[in-house]
Amino acid sequence: MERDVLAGDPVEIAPLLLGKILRSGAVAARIVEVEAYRGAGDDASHARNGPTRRNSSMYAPAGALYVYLCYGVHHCANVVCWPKGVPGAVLLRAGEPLAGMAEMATRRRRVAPGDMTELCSGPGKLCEALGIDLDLDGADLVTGARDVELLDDGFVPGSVRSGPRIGLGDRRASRSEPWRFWDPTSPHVSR
DNA sequence: AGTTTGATTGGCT
DNA sequence: GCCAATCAAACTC
Repeated sequence: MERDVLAGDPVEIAPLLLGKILRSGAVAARIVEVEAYRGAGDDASHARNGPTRRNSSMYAPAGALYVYLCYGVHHCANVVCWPKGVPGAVLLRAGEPLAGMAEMATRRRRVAPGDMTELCSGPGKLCEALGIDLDLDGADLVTGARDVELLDDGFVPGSVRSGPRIGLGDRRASRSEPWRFWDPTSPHVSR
């Protein structure tokens, strides 16, 4: 993917990422569900209070990968947006397995063999299946220099739906903003 | 310095 | 439906 396509408002970029391919090593998935986090003005964003050790890669140029540890247990992957210095990102919530399914199943060892919809149907699952962890935080998805990249094969989802983001605390003022986007025809969307 | 919360998942009641 | 796992940040003394 080209960098300038990603260097804008995460709310506008997020639906454009549906149908794109995230590849890590020999494993790849087509993105079917995302959420936009706008940065400083978004009270649900990790960058709402400025830079911290965890969120520093959100301040990298568009196209960087932002990986963080969620609940101290799972990893979540984001595509950084906006130009360098302006925080904002799109959370990759779910994908359809395209390549390396055997490797995915090995990493997602609790999943029954042949159960394709359990491999990548959630942000933590997607990272586990693709082998994405904190080592890849800050990797450039445009150049793919660290063997993770975003690819565009021209596929466009037949339909896109939007709604409130998932898992936000009750006190977040932005909890009802419709910044989650998904392909309603995909069986790989998170529940 | 100690406590609570959170962009989740899987297992158990 | 409820709960534990487990760590960084934000809160509250």
